[in-house]
Amino acid sequence: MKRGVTLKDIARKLNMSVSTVSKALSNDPTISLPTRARVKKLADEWNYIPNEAARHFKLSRTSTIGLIIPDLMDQYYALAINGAEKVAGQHQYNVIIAQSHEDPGREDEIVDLMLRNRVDGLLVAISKKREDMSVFKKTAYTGIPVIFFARPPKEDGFDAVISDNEHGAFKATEFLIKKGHKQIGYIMGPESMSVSYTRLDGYRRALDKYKLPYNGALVKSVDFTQEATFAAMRRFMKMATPPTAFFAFKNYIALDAIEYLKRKHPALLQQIDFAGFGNLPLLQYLDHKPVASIEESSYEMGEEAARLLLRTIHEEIPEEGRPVQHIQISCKLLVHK
Amino acid sequence: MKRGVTLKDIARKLNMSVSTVSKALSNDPTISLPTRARVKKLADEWNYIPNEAARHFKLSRTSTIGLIIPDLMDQYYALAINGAEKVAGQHQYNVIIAQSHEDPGREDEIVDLMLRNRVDGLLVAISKKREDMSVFKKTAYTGIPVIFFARPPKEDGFDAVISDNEHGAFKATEFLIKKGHKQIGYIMGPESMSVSYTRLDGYRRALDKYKLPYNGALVKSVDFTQEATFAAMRRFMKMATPPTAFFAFKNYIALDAIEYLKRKHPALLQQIDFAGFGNLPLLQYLDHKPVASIEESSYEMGEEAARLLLRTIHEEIPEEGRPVQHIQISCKLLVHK
DNA sequence: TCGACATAGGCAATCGTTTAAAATAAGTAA
DNA sequence: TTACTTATTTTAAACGATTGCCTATGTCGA
Repeated sequence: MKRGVTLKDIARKLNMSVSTVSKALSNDPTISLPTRARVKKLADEWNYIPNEAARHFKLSRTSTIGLIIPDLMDQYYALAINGAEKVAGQHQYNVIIAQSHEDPGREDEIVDLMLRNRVDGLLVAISKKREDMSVFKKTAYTGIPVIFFARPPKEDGFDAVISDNEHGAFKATEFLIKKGHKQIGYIMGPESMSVSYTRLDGYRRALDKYKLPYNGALVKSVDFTQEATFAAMRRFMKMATPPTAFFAFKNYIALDAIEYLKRKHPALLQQIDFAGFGNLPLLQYLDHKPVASIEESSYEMGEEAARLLLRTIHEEIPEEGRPVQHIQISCKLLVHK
Repeated sequence: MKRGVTLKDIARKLNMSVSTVSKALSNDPTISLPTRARVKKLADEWNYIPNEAARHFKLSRTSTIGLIIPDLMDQYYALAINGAEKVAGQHQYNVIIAQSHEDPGREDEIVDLMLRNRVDGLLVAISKKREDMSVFKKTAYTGIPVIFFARPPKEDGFDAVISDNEHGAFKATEFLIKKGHKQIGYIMGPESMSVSYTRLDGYRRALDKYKLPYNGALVKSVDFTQEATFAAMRRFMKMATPPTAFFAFKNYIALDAIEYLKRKHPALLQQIDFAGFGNLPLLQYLDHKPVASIEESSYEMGEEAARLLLRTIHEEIPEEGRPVQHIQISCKLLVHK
């Protein structure tokens, strides 16, 4: 492989010093215009490509932020990435992306990799199963700021940008109540995710507000498999007075629940309402779908998270005492069709 | 920000030279075991994080490959990334990802950025509108191998890994023919994409094989907007004998076409068959969908592309004369429900 | 006792770029 | 002519890690 052209090569050819060439290329005003022009011309002809590794090394700054998400296949995160990239780009920062695939071990490795690469900061949507936050504490200790987004850590004391899940759940539940439902089930997410409980709070607050009793039997936690949702629905529908509406932790769960009804109680399909959370691709092509869902603006969340991170990076370090940052992104209720 | 711990810090503390520390950490057998242990212990205690920028610089090798795709929101590419990452990981390579958002200008910038960062190779699904391949020629000239995937460049002479689009289209069309259809429309993709024509070839070959006449009026090109598909369908359905089945360039187009029928010709919905291309999320929740689609294994494509790239990177440069590599990933016909 | 040899570790150059400080050249005013 | 500016360019050190080669010390056999 041919070695690339370096500043030295250009300097030698033009009979000038390396520093002159370096300065000329970065448009340093102390270099005369004709010289700058000569240098740029040759650099162009010779197809000079600056060696970023060398620059990063010398400057001990990479202008790069690391972004860690569970899974790229989830468009929710893909959209958040776009938001973060936009903001980062506006500040001449690059973004490097890695997926944990929900594996905390892999996540640790990624953090390590990113620290070795000297990212200036980290944006993280942590994996579902993470319990031990020590990696991130260590990271913060090294002076690399970390902003969590989408998935807040269970422990607090960390900066985070998340949807206003409580209020979103409130709005979804309220919508169902206003539609006349009195018996509303909550198909809750995994107990290992704190968001499951945050949404439970919103659900309860809505019931409270409209003087409906809270009934623990109307809340069933599922993981994200279809089987789990089917099982939960089976138990729901066996109740003496089954719910007439469901608030689902996310739209995919709502779809599975609807699927269950399609198969087992097709007659009820038209009467039972669902409200879900999150995005729902192909919405317009679905014939049976939740009547409403809570849209999380993940693009905006990505933007906001990147903004907070960049602010933190450039902030004067207040030598401890900087308050923990929490930003909530409000959710929109979207009524379908 | 605290400066990170360096080899020098460790060396000073332990009263040894930097090189000893370096060698100890990389398990060099010329360093005695007790010394290695002492070094590792302190490195661990002090939370030493190697500076990759410095290593890359020194080694003039980054063990990183760049991956450029149009859009992360497209799960087709997200899956290809997973495949590529898997293979790269097996060879201790990292992958950096960037999106062109179908903008050739942005794509140029990304290539430049990646070259500056001295990636060892490039994996590219080029943007729809790219005409000028000079950036990639220049890249190849610098000795950085480029493998195209998913979207082959129109020009040839470039290494590429793509689905066997011709055969996929053949299989889809054949499926419709075997179902008894004699009048089959092809809702073709944008004329700017060479794949549109490759699939046309497969469509024609199937017609030929079953002695059906080819009729240019049964082929209409659309971009990916719903309006375009609606317009095409309108023209199709106005024909004296409209098609009784359609082969769609991709499933999303098929869904739009179905949507058109739902709205304008609901009576025909059951009689007209569709076959599409590519992935189709939420398949099981759709009540009206293509009867069959051609599954492209984008995961496998990502794997294969990464494999070819790594092979090319490590290959002895045969000083011109290396034949252009073309790998086709076969497609599966998937009958729905 | 001496040389040969193995073992463990140190020396020093190097990668490409940036940048503060010094050097040089070219005016300019006294 | 001299000293002082100002404009332009060079010098040289630094960033952190790697690695081929050299050195010091010890061991062993003859």
